[in-house]
Amino acid sequence: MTLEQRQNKRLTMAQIAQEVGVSTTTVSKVLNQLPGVGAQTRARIQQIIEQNDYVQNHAARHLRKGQSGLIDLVIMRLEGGYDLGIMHGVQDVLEDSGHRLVVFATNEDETTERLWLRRVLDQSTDGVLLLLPYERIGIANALMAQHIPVIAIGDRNEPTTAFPTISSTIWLGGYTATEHLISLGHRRIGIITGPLHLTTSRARLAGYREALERAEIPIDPTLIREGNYLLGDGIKQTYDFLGLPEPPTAIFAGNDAQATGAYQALYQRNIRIPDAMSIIGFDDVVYTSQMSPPLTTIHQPLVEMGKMAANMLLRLIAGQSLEPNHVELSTSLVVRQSCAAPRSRKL
Amino acid sequence: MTLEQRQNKRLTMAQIAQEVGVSTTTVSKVLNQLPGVGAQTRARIQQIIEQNDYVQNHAARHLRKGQSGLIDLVIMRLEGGYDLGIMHGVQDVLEDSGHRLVVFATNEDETTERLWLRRVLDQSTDGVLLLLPYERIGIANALMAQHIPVIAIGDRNEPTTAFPTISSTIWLGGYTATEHLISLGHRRIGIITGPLHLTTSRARLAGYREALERAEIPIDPTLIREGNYLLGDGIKQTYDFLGLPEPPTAIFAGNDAQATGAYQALYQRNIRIPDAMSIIGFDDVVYTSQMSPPLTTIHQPLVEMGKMAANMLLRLIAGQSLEPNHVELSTSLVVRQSCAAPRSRKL
DNA sequence: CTGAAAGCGCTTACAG
DNA sequence: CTGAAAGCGCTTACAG
Repeated sequence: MTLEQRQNKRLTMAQIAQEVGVSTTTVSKVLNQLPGVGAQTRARIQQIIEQNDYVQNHAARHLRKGQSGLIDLVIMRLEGGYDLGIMHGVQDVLEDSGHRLVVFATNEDETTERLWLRRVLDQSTDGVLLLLPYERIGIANALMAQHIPVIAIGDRNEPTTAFPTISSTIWLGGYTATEHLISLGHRRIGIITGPLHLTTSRARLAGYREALERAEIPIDPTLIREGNYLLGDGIKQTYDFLGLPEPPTAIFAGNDAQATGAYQALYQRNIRIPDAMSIIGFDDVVYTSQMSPPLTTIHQPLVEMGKMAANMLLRLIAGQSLEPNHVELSTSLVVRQSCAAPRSRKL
Repeated sequence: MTLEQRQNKRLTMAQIAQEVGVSTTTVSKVLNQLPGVGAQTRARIQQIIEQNDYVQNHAARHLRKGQSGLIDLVIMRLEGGYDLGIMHGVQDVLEDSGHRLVVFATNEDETTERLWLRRVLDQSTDGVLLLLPYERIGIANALMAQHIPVIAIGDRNEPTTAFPTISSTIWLGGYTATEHLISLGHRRIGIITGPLHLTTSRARLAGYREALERAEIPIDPTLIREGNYLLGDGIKQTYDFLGLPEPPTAIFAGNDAQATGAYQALYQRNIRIPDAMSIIGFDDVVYTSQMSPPLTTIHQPLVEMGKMAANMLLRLIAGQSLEPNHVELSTSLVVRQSCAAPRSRKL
């Protein structure tokens, strides 16, 4: 029976070895580009391998080597904004490292989350990237108890957390956004926050408050509204602002999705941006530069954060030490065309 | 040395067995809920397992069983529209089946694609879902040559293709969209197609043509523009339409991202939707109902497609036969508020 | 330069 | 009900 006749099964290294007339040791060396094989032998083996489309068995290889070649990314929900930027960064470095990326969305369901946890513990991963709000990050402990390398992305944790984190200067971003509007002459600035049980939302709000206080602008609670970081709440809260006796002249939208919602509400009411209303976003998601008008926003280095997180994880996996353990990348203001001086101030 | 002292390493089944004083056979039976273990023994083993947070070694288990527990999803580019709907569907069924989802984006780079192919062949997957345009689907053959189950999503292939496909009635969707605009009284209807080297783009265009022909409306080549399915081209081509001596009164945007672009261009020019211009999209991506005005579009059952694809793949993996091999789900018109009769027609 | 052999951590007939 | 043993397909000291 020739090899061709067994096409219904994947070949094993032993079969290749037999076909060539060498040992599996030698075949293995060729496969792994190890020295210690004669040029002729190597060539012959290589030829047979290609002829038969032989590929190694991953499970066996990794049983021996004790790694899976897999990195898990856990995320709340795939949305196509913030998350996508991070994922692109991660994919980028994993492409080189040879790891494959397993993606799992918890959908904010704790049962699903526990299910995943069991599966990962039991199916083994080389390491995991946690793209979860600080509040859900307890699973990091479960992971660490099993000695699985883990890195959290997004939230700044207390310096005492045992696992490394990647975050960006959210508070400063909130401050800068608000400060920018103030510098344009706005005094009534609305903010649509994210869910206030998230520290990242509260950080933005705190930055907003600080900027107003420094400018000695009194804080008006009616100008502070909570959103869910989705487009729909951007629309809704903007309508609410417009219904106020004295509406704001500018809105800090909390994130870009909510800014997009604000755009749509204003469009519906025929209120021009930035002439009649200034809008500033947060995140600097891919499409912001293509909005019309292009959105002024706070840039979070999402791709960089993804890359850095992946690189740190890889280092952890390789058994190298990490320092510093908590990295915070900087946010920055990207001025485009959605903010201007308030109308009353214009000459 | 107690088990606790070895915390730096993951426990093996043998260690558990020794601790309890039974054989690994018995431990394995307990772990896999197999019969043939006394209630007391079972309880004792269970207890020790939990006490030590023991988890099985995935690689070893799957080396024995010959499966990886992994499903690969290959995609051109993570964008957050079409792709996300499919992924949600896939995730949904994999959650139950116990498989994990590996995501890989080729980024339209053939080198990257080949790299992935090598990696998958060599790292083994239980099956792969191809979310690629028909043109790139050649890798399905490479996969099948290695007896890896594969399902293609999106494009309808020739009935002769050896691998199963899931698609939706694109042509009909294009026809329906155009027909809807015609029925509202439009005669100058612009279309922004996707890249015309993709069969799915051409199918929409063909549907568009057919609808016009049936209505005996001459086809004006200046009203047919090629886009790249991204927001930016929606903006650009809409501007081009507006620059025409006789602009269209309605635009079939090819997909929802391009429709969003059209919205933005029209906003910039202060042209109201649907009063001064009707827009119809394609896909019915999550956010379309929240656009303002809510977008009339052609619904593709993305989540369903993802679910069905995953289910078919699972059946293939289980060695069951599949019939029919080519499934085509239906698209449908979702009327919202972005289309109206053309102005000149209004009373 | 080459190979025999042990072993990674499981599962599964098979025997008792 | 319980266990000894073979074997999944690799890699890696070690010996020749």
